[in-house]
Amino acid sequence: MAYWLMKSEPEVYGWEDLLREKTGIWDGVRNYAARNNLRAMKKGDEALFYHSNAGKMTGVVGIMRVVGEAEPDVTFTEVPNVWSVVKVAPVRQLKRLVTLAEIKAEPRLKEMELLRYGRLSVQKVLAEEWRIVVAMGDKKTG
DNA sequence: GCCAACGTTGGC
DNA sequence: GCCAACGTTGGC
Repeated sequence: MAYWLMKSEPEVYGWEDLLREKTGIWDGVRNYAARNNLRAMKKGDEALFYHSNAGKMTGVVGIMRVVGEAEPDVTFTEVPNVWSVVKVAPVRQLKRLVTLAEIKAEPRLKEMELLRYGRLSVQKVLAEEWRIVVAMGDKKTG
């Protein structure tokens, strides 16, 4: 099973929206590197839901699962349609937000794509990085 | 709102 | 194929 991190601006589509919908279509990706990651996702993979562009609230809020593999993005209407979506469902919310500032401050996370290639909206996360971020989010403090 | 770090487009 | 100009993302 692989791990991922997927960004969305909460004002556009946030964790709360995914909770309400139960199953979300991750559409609107318009970057080839991000799209290739979408296409590499398999059912059962897990992804961190990251709120981007959210001021102090920027960071990882929850865990979701890939429940449907890549399909054409119908929000793109040109031919050929080169963009893809996946289906995701919430697994659980972390006990608290893991902010970008904390991730930056954690030496074991300094190789994360989130820090190395900040603008990529769909990223791969190593199992080790996953474990660390989730542990941070499940601790009440620190 | 600014701007760095990209990615994309198009002239040549 | 190169690269300048432009557009976008997203942190601050």
